[in-house]
Amino acid sequence: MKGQMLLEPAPFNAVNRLEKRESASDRHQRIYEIIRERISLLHYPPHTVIGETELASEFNISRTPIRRVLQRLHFEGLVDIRNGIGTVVTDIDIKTMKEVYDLRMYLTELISELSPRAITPAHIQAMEALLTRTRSMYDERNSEAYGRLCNELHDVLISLIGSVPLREITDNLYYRSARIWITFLPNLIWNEIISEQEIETSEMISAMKRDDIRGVVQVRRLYLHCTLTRISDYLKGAGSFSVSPIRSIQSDQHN
Amino acid sequence: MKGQMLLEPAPFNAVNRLEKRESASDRHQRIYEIIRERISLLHYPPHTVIGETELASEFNISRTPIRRVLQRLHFEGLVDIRNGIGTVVTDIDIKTMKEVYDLRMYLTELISELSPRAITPAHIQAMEALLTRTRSMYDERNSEAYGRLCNELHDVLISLIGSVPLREITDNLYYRSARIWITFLPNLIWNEIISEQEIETSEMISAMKRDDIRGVVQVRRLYLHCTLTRISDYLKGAGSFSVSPIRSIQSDQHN
DNA sequence: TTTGACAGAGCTGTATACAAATGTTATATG
DNA sequence: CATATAACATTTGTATACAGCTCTGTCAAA
Repeated sequence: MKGQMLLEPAPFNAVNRLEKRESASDRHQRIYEIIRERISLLHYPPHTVIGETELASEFNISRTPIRRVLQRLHFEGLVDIRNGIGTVVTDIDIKTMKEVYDLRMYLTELISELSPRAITPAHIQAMEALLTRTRSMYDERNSEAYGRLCNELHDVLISLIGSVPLREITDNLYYRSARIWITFLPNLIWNEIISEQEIETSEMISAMKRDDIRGVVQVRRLYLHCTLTRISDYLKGAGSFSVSPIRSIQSDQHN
Repeated sequence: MKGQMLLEPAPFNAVNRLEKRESASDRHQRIYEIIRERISLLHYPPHTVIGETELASEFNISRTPIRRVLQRLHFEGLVDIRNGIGTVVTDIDIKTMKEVYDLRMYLTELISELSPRAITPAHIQAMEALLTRTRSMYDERNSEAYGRLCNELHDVLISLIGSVPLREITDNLYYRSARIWITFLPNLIWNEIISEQEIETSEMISAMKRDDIRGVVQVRRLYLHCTLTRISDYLKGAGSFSVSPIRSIQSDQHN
């Protein structure tokens, strides 16, 4: 059910005494990925005030290591830290969004030119699992499940990037813009979204099976282009200024 | 209220109260740029242990804001923070260096395609000043002055980049690799370096004067290609594994 | 002489008290 | 009533004491 054969973070319980004590660096990385995922899945939608004390009590640590995580997210453009106010999740203006998408399109093509990694059966297997999950998502709108799907598809793609700096940049730009796409989903037709996702995934699998990484990234580039066009068209039609059309999201906080 | 300005003595102290109090964000940016410049100019060569307490006493602040700066430099790959050891300036292996240079070459070409800024007379003027300084540097080896020259040339170039994320990435990749180039200078012929620098700068000015930003970035790309080739050839000839030959120069110390 | 343990120095990591900044609310005043 | 002002609550920023980690030098034992 899980395609975690490519990654092994195992982020689960905060208090884990079964193994050796978690190093400071590992704990930082774990909490960083947790909060980044919450932002990308709109569990913390734009303009949300996160709050250092709140997170510190949740993870049973002091503010100091939490601040380190939030400052990293700030350097990467995902949150804005304001003295006296709090740490707020950033929104994104239209101009910056287009810049990020244009850049992502060019960098995606670079993947096939800058020492790509070999496509392994594990990659294809992970993609086929994602395809199956995609096909089960018709007719029932579930933005969070779709967001997880996109994140895991992204994980497979960046595992094909051999160049370390290109991989880091691609990862950063993805999380800088991914949540904006999820924000737009309520304004679009659900089955169309899933249909395009299914086509993209299946075409990627076809390219992978003939060991054509250039084809893989071309599919990805086309998908990015369609996404950008879709968002631009909606904004032009609605004449909206803010990029986040939904302000109130059901914040069902479990635990 | 304004009378205090006249009572202030010479600003030899790091704390300067002549204007409004510097905000936390501005001070962070100021110290960040200072330390980044020291790393790029080899004032802190690779493997140098910087030390938080040392910097804290230098800037008359506590370790906390210093740690924020060092962690940012760590996220950007310029230093490595090791518990129990200290904060050490990173070296770079051959593979990563080639990856960074390849990426820089591609991204440089992107500048002319992704909404470049208009070339103004101020740009040309700044470049001509750099050209004059370059011509005055023949026959006298001065790596630090040359490093400053490269940094300021880089400043002019990124000011031509309209896309904000592309500008940030280009800036980061420059500082990730620039100090490595400076490290190699002692092994090369000085006047050849300055000559190439003069040619690059003058050709950029020519392209700027005919408002040809595509020509500007092509010159830059060619320069990067030559630099990478030069470093690769040296490493192949010397058969050296480490990228920092400066260490072996004065390695005849016996303790 | 060699080897192992161990204590010490020095560094970063963490927790915490307090300072500074900001938005809100109550209150005095025209 | 409207408005300016001051007090307050909440948040991030800073300083600092202490804990944990790593290397190194010393000394004793094989």
